[in-house]
Amino acid sequence: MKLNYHHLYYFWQVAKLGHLTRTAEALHVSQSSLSQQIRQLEERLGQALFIREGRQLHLSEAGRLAFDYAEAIFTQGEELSALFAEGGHAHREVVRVGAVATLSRNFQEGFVRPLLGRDDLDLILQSGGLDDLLRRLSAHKLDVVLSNQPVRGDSEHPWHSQRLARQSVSLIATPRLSPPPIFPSALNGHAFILPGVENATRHAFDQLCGHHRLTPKIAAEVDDMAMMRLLARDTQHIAVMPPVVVRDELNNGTLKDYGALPGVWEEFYAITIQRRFESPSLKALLTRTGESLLD
Amino acid sequence: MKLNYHHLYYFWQVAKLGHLTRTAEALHVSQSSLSQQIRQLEERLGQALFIREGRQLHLSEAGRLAFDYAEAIFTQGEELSALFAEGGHAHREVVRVGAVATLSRNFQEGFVRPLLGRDDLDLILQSGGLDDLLRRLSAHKLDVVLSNQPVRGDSEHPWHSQRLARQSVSLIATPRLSPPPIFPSALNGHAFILPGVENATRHAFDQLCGHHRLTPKIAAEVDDMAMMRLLARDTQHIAVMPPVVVRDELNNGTLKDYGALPGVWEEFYAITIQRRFESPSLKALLTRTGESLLD
DNA sequence: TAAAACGTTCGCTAAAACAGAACGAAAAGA
DNA sequence: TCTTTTCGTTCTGTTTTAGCGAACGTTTTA
Repeated sequence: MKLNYHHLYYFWQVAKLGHLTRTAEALHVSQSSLSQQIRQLEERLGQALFIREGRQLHLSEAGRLAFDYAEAIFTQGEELSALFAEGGHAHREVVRVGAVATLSRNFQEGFVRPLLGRDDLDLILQSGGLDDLLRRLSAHKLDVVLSNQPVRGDSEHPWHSQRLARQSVSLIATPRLSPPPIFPSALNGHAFILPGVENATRHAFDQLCGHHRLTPKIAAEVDDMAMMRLLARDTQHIAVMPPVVVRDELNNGTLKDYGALPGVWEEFYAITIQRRFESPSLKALLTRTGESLLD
Repeated sequence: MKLNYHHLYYFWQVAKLGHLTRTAEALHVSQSSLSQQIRQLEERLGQALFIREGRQLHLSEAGRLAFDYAEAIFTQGEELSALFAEGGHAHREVVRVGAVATLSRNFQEGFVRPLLGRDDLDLILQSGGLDDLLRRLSAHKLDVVLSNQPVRGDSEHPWHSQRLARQSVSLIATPRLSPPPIFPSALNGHAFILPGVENATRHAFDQLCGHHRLTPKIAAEVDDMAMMRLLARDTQHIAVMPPVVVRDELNNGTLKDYGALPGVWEEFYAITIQRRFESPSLKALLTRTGESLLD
């Protein structure tokens, strides 16, 4: 039982205008042709899409359902047509990267760096929440999503998570702290700036604390790494974060790295949907892993 | 220049499998037919979708673009087919309501109340952020979105906002407060629980304060009305909220209404997209306004 | 009550989708 | 290296589908 998109298109048009005759005029076909093909669609679907009342057409409940789908289907089709119509020119290669908004900017930049110099392709970089980005990935509005946590795919959402890199997470604070906070003793008595509970790094940190029976005071929970950087710089609290984020401050002495936490990592994942024809540029991006992405 | 969805379908299938012959077998058509129709599609679009290298097919950049759209289009088409295939039975009426998560539960319930008793239709009620809900509305996954602020539509997103109701906003706190906080004098010296800055009510409140040159202390900013109710009950601060939210507490004396704020309203909007055939049940919902929605 | 408007049905024609054979080029196998 | 197989393209004739116009039956309008 295959759907006839030609019939569905006519149905859509008639449902939009509400009149068979006017639609026939608009489409430059006879109304008999429209009538017949809509009837064929109804026969194939096994249900009436229109309720005929006298000489007017009303959408049935099934028709309303079909119309919603048709609308979604054909608006996208017209979008596609428009893309090809406007630019008669050849299409440039496009790589569309979604990045979870809280992800390290350094990492994002490191990931797309090989594409920055190239003027034979367009790079689109979008930020957002993970859910939102995954939805766009499924709708083929994105080619890859960068996240700090892996995502389990299923048959309906065939996502594939690949770990690109991971980096240590340190205790970072002003250099004037004395005595210097050394793990694990430092974790009692100081107040900390931590990633939010949603964050996988935070989870690892909490586990570490649990293991050593430590209950650190929490000064702030921050999702955004750029925000955390500012707080680390402008308060006296100890931030738990990857050193890379505050590389500049570490270099110029504004902040000090008091050492990495064992077993706590900030991880970076690329989430894609498997497809037969991958963009060659994207494929090249995904085969790189490790240090080159982080510096 | 109209898109031929039949051709696009064949292209999509071939692009998915990567081989013309195998696709022809799978679809039970000759490969010559496939080949011809894909070529016709390419001619109409004005660009090659496949790059022929020897005897294999690779997607061109334009092909990749077209494939993304085709995937979105035909997965929805198959969804539609499946809906009609599984339930050969007649489709029940469905009303799908999206409500901004922070909206008063009372109002949400008041809105859908006429549908609750009816067993001839299915009611789907989804919560979420406004952006997310609007996206679903545009994709015809929702029939109406309830929001506390209107949305301006444009040609691309033909949203239509209709105000359903509005209610006064009061100062609400524990009854043991003395002296009782009377507007406007009360606004200095007390700490307040306020709606978040995104909220239109908060905006009106801030304007009111600005007009009287008042700068109230803020104890908490809360987006969720249910949350605000809890805070009002469990703290000594004054909450700025519609009395309806805490009706039970007002009745049993746990909280007291210290009077409405002039010109500050909590408003409720229904956002729809204009369509020719509206669900009769939905239409009935939208013609009701005012008090009946709020009690 | 007549006329116009509108959707449906029927028989025919035009256009498309389709199949099969012939062809050529590229892999694969000997 | 020389065959054989595989695979996509092109051409021609056939089948299926879309499309048209006329006749018909309602319903609404005048």
